Amino acid sequence: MDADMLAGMELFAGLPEAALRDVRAAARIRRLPGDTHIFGQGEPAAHVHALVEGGVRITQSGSDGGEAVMRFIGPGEMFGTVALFTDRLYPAEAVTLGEAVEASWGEAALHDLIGRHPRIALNILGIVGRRLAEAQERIRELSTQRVERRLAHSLLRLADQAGQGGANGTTIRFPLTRKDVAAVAGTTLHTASRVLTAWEKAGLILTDQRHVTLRQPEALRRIAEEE
Amino acid sequence: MDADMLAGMELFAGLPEAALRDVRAAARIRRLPGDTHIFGQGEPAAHVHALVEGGVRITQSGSDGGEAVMRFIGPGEMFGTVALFTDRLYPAEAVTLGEAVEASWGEAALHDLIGRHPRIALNILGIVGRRLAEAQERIRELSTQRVERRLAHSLLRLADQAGQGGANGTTIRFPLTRKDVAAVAGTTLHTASRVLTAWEKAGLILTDQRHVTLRQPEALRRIAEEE
DNA sequence: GGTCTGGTTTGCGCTGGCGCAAATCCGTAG
DNA sequence: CTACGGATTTGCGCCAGCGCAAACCAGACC
Repeated sequence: MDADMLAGMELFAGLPEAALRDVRAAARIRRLPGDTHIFGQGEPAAHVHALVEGGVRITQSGSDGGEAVMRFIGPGEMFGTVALFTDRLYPAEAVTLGEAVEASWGEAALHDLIGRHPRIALNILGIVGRRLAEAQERIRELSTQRVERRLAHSLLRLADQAGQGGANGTTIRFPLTRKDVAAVAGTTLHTASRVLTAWEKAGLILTDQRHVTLRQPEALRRIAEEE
Repeated sequence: MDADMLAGMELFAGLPEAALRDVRAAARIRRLPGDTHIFGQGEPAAHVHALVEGGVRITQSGSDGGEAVMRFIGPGEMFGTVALFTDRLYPAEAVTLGEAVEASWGEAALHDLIGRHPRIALNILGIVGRRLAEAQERIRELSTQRVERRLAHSLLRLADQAGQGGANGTTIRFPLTRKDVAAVAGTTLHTASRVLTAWEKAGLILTDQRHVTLRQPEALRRIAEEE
């Protein structure tokens, strides 16, 4: 099962079977309870991580209290990788949302793997590039759009990234508090709560035990795109 | 002169002399007048670019009118690179600020170079990683800080990136309109104008022919950091 | 059952900064 | 010199959404 998982990850896409054996051999797999602190902002980076199951929240906080969610990691995604190629300090904090299964590789092992399979470096470059593009899109949204649109966009992005199709719509696969949603859309807990509750009453979404389901994605898309 | 320049760029850092010869041989160097459109958002990416002299503004615009400046490129920096490793479409638009000298490499040439000198891929990864970290910092700022602080931060970042030390302080090496400053700090032309004018009257900064000089960086830093 | 903790909802007042509009300044072209 | 266009400054009114505060709800623990 992890065997398939690893082979399916973008990080190791296009590698021959022999290489995947190397990868599997070097991996450490761990099952983590909810709210586990995987690494903290500013700590020296010694591993690269990938998520097999569950969800992880990546948060950055400033010297003042300000916190923002940089990203939620879903199954199959890597995280904590960039640090190994820059100043070797994690730029943000990673915490599990609910129970999760994580794979990780030591720095030496990773560089060894890259040395033998340069394709991995290109894969990472593709992933990081896409995340940069996404970050820039968020910057534009934060600069020019108002809260409702940003919230709608955030939900759609999450559904797109970690959505589980179901009878009543798409459910986001990991639990999210209102605070989480607020921090990813760049607003306050209170405003996020107001808007989401309104949407819930209107039947656009549904939240059950921290789990958000988009019942009318088209309506949300309309809000997100609307002039 | 370009010879030294290329060797000094982070993109080609750590390469042996022989490799630099390859790089130089494959480069196309162009002198561009001000306001030249180098590439547009959504266009297929065929080259990777680096700036030898002058400044370039990278702007992203949404389907609505919203525009935000993603970055200013100073001498020695590369740009338009990420596209070649993701969907092969430029995610933003690049325009020269004032006259500039640009070097570029075709896609085939770049991949060829990387094949022969894998170190280049790692260099790119470092650069892109750092930009991602910077983008995330901006996201946090936009989410949690108010306009004054963001403006101060933006100026400091620019000075840090493309500052020219002088008698009266640090001057940013390329011309910036109020609109540019507004778009990089995520506010409107009007608000940016008000704040900058106030700072100018207070002697914190000085603008002459679109060129901004920080006369009291410490004061700005205090504004940027202040509780 | 009672209590405690963490999340959520909701009301209310205040304000940062946006939007509109007008005036001004400056560089360039005629 | 004059006219014109782009950039900048500035005044004014308004409102989205933040901040504070209080109430509410649900699950966990005793």
